[in-house]
Amino acid sequence: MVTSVDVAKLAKVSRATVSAVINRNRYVSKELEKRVLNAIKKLNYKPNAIARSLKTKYTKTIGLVIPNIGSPFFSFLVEGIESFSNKNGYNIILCNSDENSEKERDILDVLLGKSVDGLIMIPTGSKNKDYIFKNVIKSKKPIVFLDREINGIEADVVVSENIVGAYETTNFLFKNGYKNIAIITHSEDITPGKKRLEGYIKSLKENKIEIKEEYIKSGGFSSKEGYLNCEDIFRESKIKPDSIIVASSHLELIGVLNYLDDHNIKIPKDIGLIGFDDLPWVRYLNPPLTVNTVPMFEMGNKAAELVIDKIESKKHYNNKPNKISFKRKLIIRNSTNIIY
Amino acid sequence: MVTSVDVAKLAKVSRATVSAVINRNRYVSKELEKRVLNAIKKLNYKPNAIARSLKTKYTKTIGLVIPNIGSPFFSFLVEGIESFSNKNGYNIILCNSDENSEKERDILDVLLGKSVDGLIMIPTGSKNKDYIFKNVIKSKKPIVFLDREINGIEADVVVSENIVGAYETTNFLFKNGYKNIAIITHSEDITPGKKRLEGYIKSLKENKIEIKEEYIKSGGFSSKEGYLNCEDIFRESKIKPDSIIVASSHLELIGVLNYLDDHNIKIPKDIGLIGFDDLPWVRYLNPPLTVNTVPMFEMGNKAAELVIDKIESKKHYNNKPNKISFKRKLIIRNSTNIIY
DNA sequence: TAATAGTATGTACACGTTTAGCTACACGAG
DNA sequence: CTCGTGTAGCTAAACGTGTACATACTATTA
Repeated sequence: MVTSVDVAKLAKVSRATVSAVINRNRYVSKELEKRVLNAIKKLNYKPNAIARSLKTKYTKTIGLVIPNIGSPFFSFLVEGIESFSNKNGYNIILCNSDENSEKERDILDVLLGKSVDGLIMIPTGSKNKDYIFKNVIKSKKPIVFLDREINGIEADVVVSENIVGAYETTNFLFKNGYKNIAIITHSEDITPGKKRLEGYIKSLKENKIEIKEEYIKSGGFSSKEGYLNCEDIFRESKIKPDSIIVASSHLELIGVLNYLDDHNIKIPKDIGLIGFDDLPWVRYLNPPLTVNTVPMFEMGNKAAELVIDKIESKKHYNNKPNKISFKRKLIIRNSTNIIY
Repeated sequence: MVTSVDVAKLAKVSRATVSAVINRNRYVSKELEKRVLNAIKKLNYKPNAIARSLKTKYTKTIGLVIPNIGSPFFSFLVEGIESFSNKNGYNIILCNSDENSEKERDILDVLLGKSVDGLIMIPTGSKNKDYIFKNVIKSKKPIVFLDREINGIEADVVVSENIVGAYETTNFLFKNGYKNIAIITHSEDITPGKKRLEGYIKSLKENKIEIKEEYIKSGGFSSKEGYLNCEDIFRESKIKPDSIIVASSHLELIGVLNYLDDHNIKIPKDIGLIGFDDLPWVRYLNPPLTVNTVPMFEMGNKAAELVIDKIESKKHYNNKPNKISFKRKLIIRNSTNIIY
């Protein structure tokens, strides 16, 4: 391995001067600078980031803890995060928690041990609240929660307007004549799940529609769970739903599509369907899917901006945490009818 | 920051003993071990991975260079990579090259500077061949090329059977009566692009169908480019195609769907369509899409397995590089007809 | 009894950087 | 001539680990 010692020797200067040339943090004469740069090129010298980090305490690395990179919504968020980070000289260490809080905790342990400069997290519920408070918040390690919050933890947050989103979506169905509206969301331990349910209920109440438990299914992310949740709704309800809002994951959406397909329930003839988040392909589903959506890339970008901001300037530490909430938008396609 | 010195002091042992307890690499009496473990717990001590890496030269980190995490095919590969890596105690640093070879090179520079233990790469063409040879292969840094190869570089490779896959796909169309088969692939600088084209041409030749340049479009990944490629095919050809194989990305597939939609060309009535890679949603397209596919998660898994294998045992260095090639499968749905 | 092996722990250097603190020179102002 | 200031560069300590080597004790064996 070629080190700054080798460069210093070849350029006939001290290691301090080599360091000064690389980091441009103090005066070096043109003459010496040239000699150093030539030596660097000649030896193909690359500074060792590990050694540097040991001294400076900065790794130029952000830890990213998400439930699952295979889920397209998350992968778009990650795209935004990576893009902003890369532009600003940061790398990201990507870890999947698989919606498992023990694994999530192990991941945090490893990331903190690796001295990441900051963290972006899509937490899987709030089970690790105490751990995070003790090891992250208290030690002033910058962290941004993305898409989901943890109640009772004061930290930067980038989310979307879930209550309003679900409220408007439900209202839209009601205005088009739907009365038996079912919803499939995340479990309530996950803030978007809780809030989307809240918006849904708010709308039903305002529209004086009875709230039926058998229309509300929460929990699950996979296609299989989507299938089963949908099955449960149809099995448990005396009056079958005339519409379903799938407000959790796209995999669950696919499970629902699967169930409807298997049972020859046609969209929108037999049932109205609305999803969350406008992935590139949902407009090519059969029929094109109406969705309530949010700019995913931008959300990821913002999360990275916040965390880097915090890493690089300490002024924020005494401020109130930032809370960025992205507006949601309803994109109307053909998976619902006007049925009154 | 609490260090091993603090632990040693509290436990009244030397730092060597603390290190021995943590790494279990030499005998420590039960008595001392207990004292050390208690001190560790009491102080909430976490070994500093940076300092450890500086000494051991290992970071337990794998660098991952892919074109774009937002592309679902890649994100499934990454899911497989992350899963295997995590199980074996490795983290991954994720970097998007955006199919830009200069950016790719910068990324490699950074990753090597950060002393990743190994690399997994989906290269964006072969422009960085010399750089990779000089800085990775020659320095014996383990690397695995995934999905795409670089000609002339001897390294481990995990790919799929692209020639056979495209050959069988084209044959399938021919056997169902299609005669004017267009194809949209990656540029030829990307091995799957080259090979899929090869398989396509092989089939046409065997079936004695004229090869027409206006039916072959290569290059591009985005929806926009998919749209334009499709437009070009229709504009340039006197005899319009009766079928299209979209063998590049899903975004390009979406662009093609978009074009067909805009021009009211119905699938499969007016045109047959076959895609590559069976993402969860393609069977819910309108109509369900026939695809030629490969197990993505497993491919990612295998790539991680190979690179970790190489990192942890040096025996492979003198062996021939591993070349793993996954079989492809045609899943027939309703986006093609039998038209003879 | 002396040699040997096994047990048990500590000392001190090394990894490759950054940087505080020091020296030293040149030049213009007072 | 002295002082301050800007220029120029070096020495040496520090970051938090891992580990080679040294030390010392005990038990076994010939």
